[in-house]
Amino acid sequence: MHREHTGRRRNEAARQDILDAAAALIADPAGAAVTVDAIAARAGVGKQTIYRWWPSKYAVMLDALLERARADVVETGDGTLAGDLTAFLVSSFAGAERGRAFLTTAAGLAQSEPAAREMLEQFTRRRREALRGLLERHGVTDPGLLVEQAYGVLWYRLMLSHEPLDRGSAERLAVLLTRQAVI
Amino acid sequence: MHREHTGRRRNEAARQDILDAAAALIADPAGAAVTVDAIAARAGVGKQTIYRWWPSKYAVMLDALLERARADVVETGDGTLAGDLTAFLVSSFAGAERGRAFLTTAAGLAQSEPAAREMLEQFTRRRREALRGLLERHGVTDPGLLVEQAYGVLWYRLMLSHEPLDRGSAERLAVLLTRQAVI
Amino acid sequence: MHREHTGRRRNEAARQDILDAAAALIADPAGAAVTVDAIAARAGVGKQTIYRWWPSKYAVMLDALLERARADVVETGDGTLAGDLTAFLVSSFAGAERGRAFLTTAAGLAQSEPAAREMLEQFTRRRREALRGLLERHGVTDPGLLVEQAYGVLWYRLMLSHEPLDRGSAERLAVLLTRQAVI
Amino acid sequence: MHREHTGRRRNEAARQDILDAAAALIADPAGAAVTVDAIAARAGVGKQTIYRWWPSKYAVMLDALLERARADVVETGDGTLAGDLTAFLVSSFAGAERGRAFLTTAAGLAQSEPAAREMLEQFTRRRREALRGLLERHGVTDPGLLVEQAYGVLWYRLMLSHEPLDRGSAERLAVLLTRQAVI
DNA sequence: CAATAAGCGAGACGGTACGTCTAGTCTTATA
DNA sequence: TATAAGACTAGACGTACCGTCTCGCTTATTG
Repeated sequence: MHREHTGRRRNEAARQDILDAAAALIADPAGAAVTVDAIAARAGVGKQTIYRWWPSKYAVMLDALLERARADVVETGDGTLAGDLTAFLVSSFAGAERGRAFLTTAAGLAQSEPAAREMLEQFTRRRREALRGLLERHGVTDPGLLVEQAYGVLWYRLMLSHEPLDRGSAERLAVLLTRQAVI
Repeated sequence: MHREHTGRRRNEAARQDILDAAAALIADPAGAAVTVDAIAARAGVGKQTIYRWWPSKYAVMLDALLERARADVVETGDGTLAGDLTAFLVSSFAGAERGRAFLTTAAGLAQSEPAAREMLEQFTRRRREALRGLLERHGVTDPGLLVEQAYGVLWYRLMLSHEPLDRGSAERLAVLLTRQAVI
Repeated sequence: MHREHTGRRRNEAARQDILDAAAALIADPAGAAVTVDAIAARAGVGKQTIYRWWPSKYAVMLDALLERARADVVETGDGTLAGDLTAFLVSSFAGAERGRAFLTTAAGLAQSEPAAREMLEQFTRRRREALRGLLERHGVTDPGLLVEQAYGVLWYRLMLSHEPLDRGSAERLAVLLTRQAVI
Repeated sequence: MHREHTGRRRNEAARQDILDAAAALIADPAGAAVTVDAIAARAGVGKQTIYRWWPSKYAVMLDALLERARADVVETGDGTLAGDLTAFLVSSFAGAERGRAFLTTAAGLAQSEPAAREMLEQFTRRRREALRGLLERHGVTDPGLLVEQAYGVLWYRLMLSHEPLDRGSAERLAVLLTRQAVI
């Protein structure tokens, strides 16, 4: 690993290396411990460089986490409620499945770290609003609980039952929610 | 603090003291650190007595947590699907709201601690089976996703949106899920 | 391992098993830790049976140690000073070499345990007196330092230089001490 | 207690503070337990700093011990064998008498702790070599057993007979050993 | 012969220390 | 002046061991 020094300006490459290292450790299938020393070593960076720019280990982890989860998943279907909802859920489930390690780690942190909680709340609120917008465009009245049902299943599987977020489940859920919706 | 020795049998009083101490520290408003030494000291117990019966600090915490949440919530309603489901959800929401701090702490732990994960999974599985049993008794076919939606909303509010688990929401959710049900 | 109960009288077989187990652990070439649990397990005895009869682990060890080292080593030679001294030292060296593990353990304990110190002092005093008697029988005047030189070499090799206590050294030492002796 | 940080180089002041703290605890007349936590606390040091540089508690204790006994005792006499040997032994006996508590503690440890044994062996070997050098400079052939007798008497009195290491004994021992010597 | 007394094997317990691990701070030397 | 390196303080973790305690059993002794 080689990286040019940048003298007295913040070294952007080092910042990226740190986030990459943190992300790699979080997603490590062997379950490597996410320690500051490990992040620093993997990034080829001194610990001080981490603490110069982030206030704590959790801040680094969250930063890495959110960077990964930012990819927006909204897809559109055939223009019917059932079709659009199915497309949305299928793509959401697939994205969550891909980012499983990141999302569960972030949500775990958020239960004890106020900073993490706030960032995650903002992240999930944006997602809820996307789904709520979709439902309202189709004329669904009072879509609040419906949104919670959809994301509830998604997160419940991520964090508690650890069941897979497969395409079939997304499609069946879309059917049920469509049946329930009042237009 | 005095406690009778029980010789070569496990000392049930010590077990209870340990769980009480752990719960007290977790719920401590002053934010005392939940350390094994602190639990042992508060329970008047040697550390080894903790590690003899639990594999890690997190196992103790979860055990304490779940004991608090164990108050079983299965209430029955008027014998109709809508009535029984409403009664179940209202009581579940109320219980979860009361044990909010415990449940979120437990679920947070479970995201990083395998031991905690396993115990929580067992806990939630029992709850799911209770609800699934209720639905099956009313002839609902394929109740899996209904169960996940119910608990999904509950945990989503606990951990991510932090909205209250009030009676009104439980009642409205029961109505919606009844509408989804295929008999 | 089976051993008859003896009812309300002390079980002599258990006492012996305990001392044997302690001795075996002390002499273990693999360097097994001499713990009370290990002694009890190896003797097939409850820990309480040990503590009923000895006040501490060190008391047990010392008891086992002294039992082993009691074999008296005084041999006689051809009746000349040189011959008798040689015989005495050769047999002393051989005995110390055989009981090396016991003697060093006992002397190590004695540096910190007053009880061990006292017992060892008594043990070594008897040995010194045996050698002093031999020398006096041969008309050596003022044999005090000579005795210390002989046992000094023996214990120095046991505890500090860890050199072997071989027959050749004993013989050469006897020659030197004879040369030095004033009759 | 204040101590400058030294960045990425070993902090020599911390090393000295640790050895001082260990020595103080060993010599404590109140019989304070020599624990690593106590050493660390008294030295104002984290435990890790101790374990970074010494493999075990006993290594620290021995290091502290030997540092105290390192005052080199080689004195020269009048240039004759008898004179130089007398000077050497008198000064060695006096030093050993002063460091009695340290030396017996160290030797006691060394009987059960391999790390301690190794360091003490190195320490005593250096002493033996000093005396052997002195004897060889005076043309003594095969001085091995003479050296062992000298240090044998010294340690025997320290550890087993607990007799004083007075000047008179040193002088008489020098005479006897001179008488033994073959030139 | 029943009742009692004590020794025994087992093993949980309170306590204390060990040696390891990690977070976050600090200093040096380099670029 | 930012950085890599890595030593440092602080303190929790999980393990090992000591000496105490109780249980349930067995065998002698006593009444």
